[in-house]
Amino acid sequence: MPAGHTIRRIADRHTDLFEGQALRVSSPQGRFAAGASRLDGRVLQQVEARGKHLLYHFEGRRTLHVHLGLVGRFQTHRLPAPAPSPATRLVLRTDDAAAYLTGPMKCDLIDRTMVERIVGHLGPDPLKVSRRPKAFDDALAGDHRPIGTVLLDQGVVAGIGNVYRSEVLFLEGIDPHTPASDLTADQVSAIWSTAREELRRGVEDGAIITVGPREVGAATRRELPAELRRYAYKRSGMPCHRCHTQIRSTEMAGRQIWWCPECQS
DNA sequence: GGGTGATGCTGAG
DNA sequence: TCAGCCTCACCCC
Repeated sequence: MPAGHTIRRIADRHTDLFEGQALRVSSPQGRFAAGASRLDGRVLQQVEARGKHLLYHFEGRRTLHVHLGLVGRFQTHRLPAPAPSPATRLVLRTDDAAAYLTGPMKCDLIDRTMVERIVGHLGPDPLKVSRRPKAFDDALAGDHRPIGTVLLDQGVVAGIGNVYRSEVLFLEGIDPHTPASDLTADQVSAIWSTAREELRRGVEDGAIITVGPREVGAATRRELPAELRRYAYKRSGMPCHRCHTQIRSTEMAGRQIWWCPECQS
């Protein structure tokens, strides 16, 4: 679920439904009961997506920090909504809408210092910053780790997940084993702009569809069946959409990565 | 219907 | 280093 595009979609939806309103906040599960009672009745001033983090800034300098982790999920409903399950960590509610949060890795009330610490540990977010920051170029130039590892480091670039790292490197024809510091200026620039473009498209589609539809004989991205939506991710042993070489996979940064040894060499 | 791994990451040990 | 979050999609029976 949660690469940067998912987080941005949630932030946009919650901005529409909740921003500027006093919210009823509760925790049916109980694990966020103390935090919920401190937010209950306060006006939500701003919802912010930063990489894979959600920040809900309430009046009184109180911020709710949510990170979905692997299994976390936000369900948002116009009222009437079904009752939240007893496992629901957090409920945000107005007279018109409700959002239910289950299974998050993080759901905490934090202060300004903590907000700055979280944001300070994140690299630039391609969905937030249009021009490629110098910090990104510098980080890659000084990093000898494989680019496949570096792209998952949220301190280098925020919001890219395991699907996007495989797909962006495929689209740019870059072998994931290449040390980041060996990339040319053009390759660094292309990685940023492709990551930004694909993340933006992910926000639009609500799904990660990187394959150009005409390349595989479809008219629109939405028409593509699941197995044709990506070039490399989870396609181990299957033929590359472009050159028919078998897609390979290996572990990198503790997780599987997929690439085409012919197109990315 | 049951088992399992994953679009992540933290914090206990 | 690894359990944990406790959901969902996919596979196998």
